[in-house]
Formats: sequence, structure tokens, C-alpha cells
Amino acid sequence: MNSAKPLRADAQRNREALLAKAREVFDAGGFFDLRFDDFARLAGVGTGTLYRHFPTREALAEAVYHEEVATLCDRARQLQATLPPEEALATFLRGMVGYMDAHQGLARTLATLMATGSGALAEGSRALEQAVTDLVAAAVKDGAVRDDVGAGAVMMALHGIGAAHDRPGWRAEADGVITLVLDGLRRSHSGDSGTSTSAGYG
Amino acid sequence: MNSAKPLRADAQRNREALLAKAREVFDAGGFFDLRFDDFARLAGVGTGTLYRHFPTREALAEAVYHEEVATLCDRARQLQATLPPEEALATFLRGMVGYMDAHQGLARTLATLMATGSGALAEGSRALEQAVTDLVAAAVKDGAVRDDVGAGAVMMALHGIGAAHDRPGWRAEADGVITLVLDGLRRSHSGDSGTSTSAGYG
DNA sequence: AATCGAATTGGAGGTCATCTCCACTTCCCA
DNA sequence: TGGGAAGTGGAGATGACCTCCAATTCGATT
Repeated sequence: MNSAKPLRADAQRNREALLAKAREVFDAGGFFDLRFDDFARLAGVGTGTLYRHFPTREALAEAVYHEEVATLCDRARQLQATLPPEEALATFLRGMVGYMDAHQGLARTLATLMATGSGALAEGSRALEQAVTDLVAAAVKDGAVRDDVGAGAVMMALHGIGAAHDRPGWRAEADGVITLVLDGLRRSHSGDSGTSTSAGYG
Repeated sequence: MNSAKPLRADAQRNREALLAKAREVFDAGGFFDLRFDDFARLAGVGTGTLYRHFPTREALAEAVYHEEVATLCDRARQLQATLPPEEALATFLRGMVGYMDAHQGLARTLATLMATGSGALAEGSRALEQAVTDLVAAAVKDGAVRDDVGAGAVMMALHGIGAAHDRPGWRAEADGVITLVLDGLRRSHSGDSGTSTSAGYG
């Protein structure tokens, strides 16, 4: 996956400096308020260098995001290996909220990128989604969770939590969403939840 | 609420033209791909006029959004007046999904504006949230719905649904989220849902 | 260690969307 | 119908984004 070309020493150094500064700015939440040119200066390189390493703002975000996602995915696998399925899922989702709480700036940045539809996060998103899908699948197989609602719904809920990072009572409400999702998932697939599709808006 | 100054006839006409064209572009989903100046031309007015009426892109969005939200809020009140609380809530949420499905471009635009944190939607958001809050409150009072998770959580879920408008299986997954939320809400507030807050990420 | 080709740098300047400004036009009241 | 206030629109200033290439730095070779 990560291949092709051994970077020269100074290039490597600059790349590192850019990533480090980017992570810093991300967590501060000011990623989109900063002129991209100024960001280069902040990191101590010229604009040309910045653009050489990261052709767009999104590419830079993707690079940072990548590491974070890798951490989260590892955590998911670890939970899945050590806890009963339902508990693994619950712990992971609760943990995601905690993670976002601790990295609000990142959450904001990601939400913006998502909404912008940049597509730069496609790979990372897929990785995270795969982790969630696996957790849900295991819980379903275990019989602990209904099978008529896909993991995509859980992703949407997480997405909403991240996107709403700036609401006043964020943490409590985010925990509330997770509670609803988990309790909703646990409910044995009883007949009528009223999945009728037409309500006449329009 | 809408007060202060009686617009001159031509001004009124231009304003109308701008709003009409805006609604058109919104639903087509291309609101952010269009140069703002070109939009003025599209509507048949000069850029100066556009900026006079709507100082920013967001202001224009807000103006369009306003009418849509009013419709939705009316619908909510109507449901609340004619259906039992729980059913009113369920019908409203299902209806929201249907509405977004029918207005995907609008959904995308709103999601982008939300994430951008423009704040332009603050008023409309509050109105919608009030409607949801009322629906939930009624259902809680009726005993049909748990009282330990606020309406904010439901808003977050809706937010997530809107923000993810471009996912492949959107409609099915969106319905899934609503199902989870409704079933989660119905569940009698049983002791442990594991609302522990620290899972050791960050 | 000194040389040289190749990789990398960095910032000056081109490009383009946003927004302002004001000379002109349109409207409406007396 | 005339006067003046309200509104118009587009030319051009502003500023962010990105490209390009002369100068520099690296590291392999002798």
C-alpha cells in the first residue's frame, strides 16, 4: 500500500514537519480558518514544498486522518478479540464518543471534509466502516443484535454525532444517541416498527 | 417577525427572482459548484443586486431553508394534534427521511452549511429542533418513550442522516437509523445500558 | 574528499472567485 | 409631472490558491 519511492532525507524531514504542524492545527480546530500558504510558513517550508507533498488541503487532512483511523481500527479489532460481541460493539461505540470528545477539532475537520464531499476520506472511511461492520456482524451472529438493520445505520449515527460536535450539550447527547442505537439494536426484531415509507411530505 | 421595511416593487421582484432561482439550484444540488456571480446572472440581476439582497451565500441558503423548515414544522404540529404522541413522533421522523429523499440536493446543501458552521441556519435549526422536542416531550409524558435521553439525540441522528445523503444505500440505511432510534426510545428505561464514559481512547 | 546529476526547495507572480463602490436608472409621492 | 430617494449592475480592487523554475541540497560514484 505505502510503496514506490524512498524519499530523500530533507524531503522526509519537511513532510514530517508538515504533518506535525497539521496535526497541531487540526486539534486546535482552525484548519479551515487558515490560509493554506500561511500554513506552509507555519511549518517552516515554502508553499511550493507544501503543494509538492500535499496537492490539496484535503490530501493533507487525509494523511493525518489516516493515522488516527488506523488507531481506531486497531482498537476495534482488539475489542473484538477480547470481549463478547455485544460488549465489544458497545465499548467501541462509547469509545468513539470519548475519542471525538478528546479531539473535537479533528471531529470538526472531518465533518467538514465529509460534507464537502471531497472524497479524500474515502479510504479511511471505508476502513472505519469495515471495523464497525465486523463488530455488528459478530454481534448479529451471536444473536445479541437484530439482523434487519445494517451497520450503515450505525455509521450514519456516528456521522451525526461527529457533525454536531459544536452543540451545547454535545457529550450527553452523543452518549444518548449511542444508547438509543445500542438499545435499538438489542431489541429482538419484533414485528412492527412501522417501516412504512410514504408519509406524504414531498 | 418579518418587519421593518416595505421593499420597493422592483426590489421585491428581484428578490423573488433570486429566491426562485436559488430554490431551483438548491434542489439540483449544484449550489456550491456555481460561482456566486454567475448565479446573479442566472437569476437575471447584477452582482451588486445579489449582494444587496443576500450578503453571503449562506444568507441566501437561509432564506430558502426558512420556507422549507416552516413547512416541516407545520407538519409536525399537525401530526401532534391528530395522532397519539408516539405515532406522531414516528410518523414525523419517517416523514423527514422521505422529505430528504425527495429533496436530496437540499439535504446536501444543508449538510454542507451545517458542517461549515456558518451559523446561518441557527434560527431554522432551532425551529425544527423545537418541533422535535415537542414531539418527544409529548411522547414521554404519555409514557410511551423513555425520559433519560433528550430530543437532542434525535436531532443528531437526523443530522447524520442528512449528512450522509450520498451513501449508496442511503434510503434503506436512513430508515434503519430511524428504526433504531424509535425502538431505542420505546425501550423502557431499564437499568444498565452501560453509559460509562471512559473507554480509554484519546 | 571532491564532483556531478538528480531530487527538492521556496517564493514571486499568474489566475480566478469574491465582494465593493458608485454613476446611472427606476420608482413613487405630492 | 417633477424631484429625490431607493435600487441597480458591472467594472475593478482584493486576496486566496496554486504553478513554475532558478537556485539549492543531497547522496552516489570515483
